[in-house]
Amino acid sequence: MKAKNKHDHRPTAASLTHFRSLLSNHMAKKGLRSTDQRKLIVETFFKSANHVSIEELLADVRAEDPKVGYATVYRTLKLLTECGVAFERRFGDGLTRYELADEESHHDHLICVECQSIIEFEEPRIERIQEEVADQHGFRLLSHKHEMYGVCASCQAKLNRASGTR
Amino acid sequence: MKAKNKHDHRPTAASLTHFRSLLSNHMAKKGLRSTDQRKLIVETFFKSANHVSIEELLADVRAEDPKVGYATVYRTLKLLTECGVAFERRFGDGLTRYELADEESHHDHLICVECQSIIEFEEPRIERIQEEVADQHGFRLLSHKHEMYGVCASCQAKLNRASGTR
DNA sequence: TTATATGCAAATTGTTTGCAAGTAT
DNA sequence: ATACTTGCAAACAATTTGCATATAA
Repeated sequence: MKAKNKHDHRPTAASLTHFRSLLSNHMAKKGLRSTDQRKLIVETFFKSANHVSIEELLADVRAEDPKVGYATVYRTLKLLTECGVAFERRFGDGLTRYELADEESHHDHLICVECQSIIEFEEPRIERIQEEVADQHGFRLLSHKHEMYGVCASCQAKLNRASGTR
Repeated sequence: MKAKNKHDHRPTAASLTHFRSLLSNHMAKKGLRSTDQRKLIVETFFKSANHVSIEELLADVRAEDPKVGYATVYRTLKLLTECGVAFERRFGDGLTRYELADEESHHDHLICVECQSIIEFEEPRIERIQEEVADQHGFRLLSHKHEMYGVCASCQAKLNRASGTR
């Protein structure tokens, strides 16, 4: 049986089916059309690593069809965001990154301020407290963003070594 | 006795003293100079509402000295961020906002996606779990950002009313 | 005196938009 | 046929940078 550990981001076939239908629903409702570029961008996004930037995604798309433009990627990602298939994330660098809105894996991020590496974690206890807080304030909670910034183990070691050299 | 409730952001005299010394330390270490503009910008920032944008801050600064330029405000806020006096925050709109790095009030944000209003909350239980998570991954935790997006009570009411009219 | 700071304007970066030509329905 | 889409380039908005001038040390 195929193992799927919690750091594996490849979406299941079932969730892709779900996302595809979310998208085509939304498109039908709005009278939007299914074009080769859109299909290519969406499928490329589904295959992408987590937290793709527009640039990275465009590069992958152009590997398949070199004449796709920036604007189309922006427009398509905005579309995916609107219909709940993708989430926009803005970390420290000035780039917008996108991830699959996989409801199952409500993970959050631990970001190293030295090497910029991103570790994901899940904490059901925090999720529960969040709901509580939202309730207390009368909010209907839609989504959240929880980022912790720090120095990862290997950068701590590196920094210690560097200061020891002095 | 003066009450200071948890939604009052005016910093105490003591914490301002602390921030001023953080800043002058940093400046001494880097050989930076204390100019009228820097002093004015820093003091204006200390008096500002929480989550000021560069624009708002500049407007207040120019009330005092109309010929201060954008670039100086950007440069000074970057300086404050580097020496740990201010935090940069990026919410949904494309603006960077700044807040005093007040360690005591480790508040987080609940943001209404309809009216953009921001409610702050504190949750010691979440803080504790965060430390735990960071430890598990060998991270030395420096700061965090925890934002919850939803619909506030009054916007929910408004939306219900609107859909009732149909 | 001399290295840092300032204000301005120009440059950069990420993202959005207008439009003529192309294409799905 | 008739909208919707695309790619391009131009437009934008936020932020950064280069440079001549001003100023703190």
